[in-house]
Amino acid sequence: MTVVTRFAPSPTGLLHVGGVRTALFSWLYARRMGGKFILRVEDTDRERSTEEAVRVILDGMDWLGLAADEGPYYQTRRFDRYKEVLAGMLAAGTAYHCYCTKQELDALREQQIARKEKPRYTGICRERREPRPGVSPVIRFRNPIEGAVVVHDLVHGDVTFQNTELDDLIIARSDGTPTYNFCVVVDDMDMGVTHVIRGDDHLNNTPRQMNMLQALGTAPPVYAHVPMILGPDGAKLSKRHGAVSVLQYEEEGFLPDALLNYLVRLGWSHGDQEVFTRQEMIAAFDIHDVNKAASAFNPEKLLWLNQQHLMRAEPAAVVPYLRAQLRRIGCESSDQALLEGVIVAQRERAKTLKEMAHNSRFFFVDRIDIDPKAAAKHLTADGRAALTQVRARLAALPAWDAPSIHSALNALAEAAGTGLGKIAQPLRVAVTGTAVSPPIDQTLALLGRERALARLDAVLAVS
RNA sequence: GCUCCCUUCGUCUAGAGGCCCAGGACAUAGCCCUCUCAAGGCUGUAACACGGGUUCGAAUCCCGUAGGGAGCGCCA
Repeated sequence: MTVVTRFAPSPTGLLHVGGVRTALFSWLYARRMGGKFILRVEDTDRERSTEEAVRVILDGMDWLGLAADEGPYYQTRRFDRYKEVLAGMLAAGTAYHCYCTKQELDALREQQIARKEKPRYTGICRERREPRPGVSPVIRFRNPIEGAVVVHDLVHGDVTFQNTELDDLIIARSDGTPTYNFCVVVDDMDMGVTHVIRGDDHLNNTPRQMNMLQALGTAPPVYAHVPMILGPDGAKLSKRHGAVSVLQYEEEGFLPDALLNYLVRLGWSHGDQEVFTRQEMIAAFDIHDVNKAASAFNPEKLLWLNQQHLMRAEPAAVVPYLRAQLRRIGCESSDQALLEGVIVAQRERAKTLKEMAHNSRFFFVDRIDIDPKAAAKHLTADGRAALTQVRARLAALPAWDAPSIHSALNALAEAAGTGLGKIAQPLRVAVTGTAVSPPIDQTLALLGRERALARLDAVLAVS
C-alpha cells in the first residue's frame, strides 16, 4: 500500500509556522515513504474564508518548495459529492434530520453548563419521523451510543474514547452545506488518504470521524497527531510572534530550507544532528519519532540555523534570494561573480539575507555615505596620512586580488611599525562608509580597483 | 464543569531500568584567534514538575497531586 498524506489548511486565517510544520511532516513522510502528498483547501466556511488566505497557502507552499503531488482541491467544489454521501447516510439511517432551533440548542447548552455537565446534544430528534413546520433542519450523524473508540495514534499511542462522551454532531447546516468533520471524512476516504497527520487539537475529533467512517463502511486511516507550536513565551502562538504569514519569513530574509530545518526539529530529532539539508530530512524523518509535547518557537535558533544554511549553501543558489533583498533596498545587480563573492564574504556575518543586503549596500551603489562616528574615529589626521600611502600603493599594484592587496597592506603596516588595524580601519571607513565589513582585502578585491581608488580619493579630497 | 492530551537545562532536544551525580544544540558568561564585525575553537553556568510506590537499582514502570494545553459550535 503506498502512503498518501495530505495537508488540509483552512483559509480562514493566514498560513503560519504551525500549519507549515504539519504540512512539512506530511510532505516529509510521503517523500520518505515514496508516497503521495495532497494539498486540499478546506473552505466550507464561506463566511470566513478569504482569497488572501488561499493565496498565502499557495504562495507559501510554493516558496517553501513543498510541492503537492495532487491538488489543490477545494471542498467548495465538491458539494455534489457531499450531498450524495449525505443522502446515502440519511437513507441508511446513520444520519437524521434535526429540527431543533439554534435558540433551543443554546438554551439547552446553558442549562447543561449551569448544571456543570458537559454540553452536548441529547438526541431529541433521533427518532423524529415528521418534519417540523417552519424549521429547515440540519443533518446530524447518528453516533453509536455504546462502546468505545480506540484511536491508534502514531504519536500518542492508543487513546480510548467512550461513545457516551460523543454526541450526534451536525454534518450539514440548515442551508444544506456540509460541515468540517463530515467533509474531512469524505475527502480522506475519497482521496485514499492512508495517513492523517495533523495538529493534536484534532485528537478529540478523531473518534467521531472514525465512527462516521465506520458508518460509511470504510476502514480508518492511520492517525498521527503532532503537538502544537507555542510562542517564544510558552503561550499560544499569537500575532505578536510566530502567527504571521509564512511569507513574512521570506521578507525577513530566511532561506526556505532553513525555516523547514528549524521547524522539523520542533518535536523531532535525529541523534545530535541540528543542520539538515532537504534530502537529509527526507532520509531521516519518521513520524514515529515525533514527540508528544508542544514546543516553543525560538526565533534565535531560527536565526542561527538560517546562517548555518547560508554558510553551507552553494553561493549560486543564494544569489536569487540576495538579489530579491537588494531590490527591496533599491539596489540592482546582475553581476553574478560579484553577487556570489559578496555572499561568500558576508555570510558569516549575516544571519538573514535582509541583513546581508543591508550590510552589502556599499558594493552596489555609486556613492556611499560615510558614517560620521566612524569617520571621527578613524579618518583622523593619522588615518588620512596612512590612506595617502595606501592609495599610492594600491594604485601601483600589479594584480588586483585579495592576496596581493593583503600583502601590500601588510608591508605598509610593517614599514610604519604599526598593526594592520591602523591602516585597515581608515581604509574600511573610506571604502565602505562604516567601521564594519568583511576582511579589507576581500572587500577591496570585490569592490574593484576603480571604485576603491575613487572612494579613497573622495575621502582624501575633503580635508 | 466534563472528556482527552502533555510535563528533562531559559528554549529545542538525547534518554525506551543500571552506559546518566543526565548528553547535544540555541541563548548566555569567560578565554583563544583576529584588520573591524563575524565565523570558528575551548571552558563555564544551567534540567529529570512534585509525592508515593515497584525494583538490588528509576529521568526511564505504576498510582496520585500540581501545572499547562485541546475539545465540548449550524468554526475549521
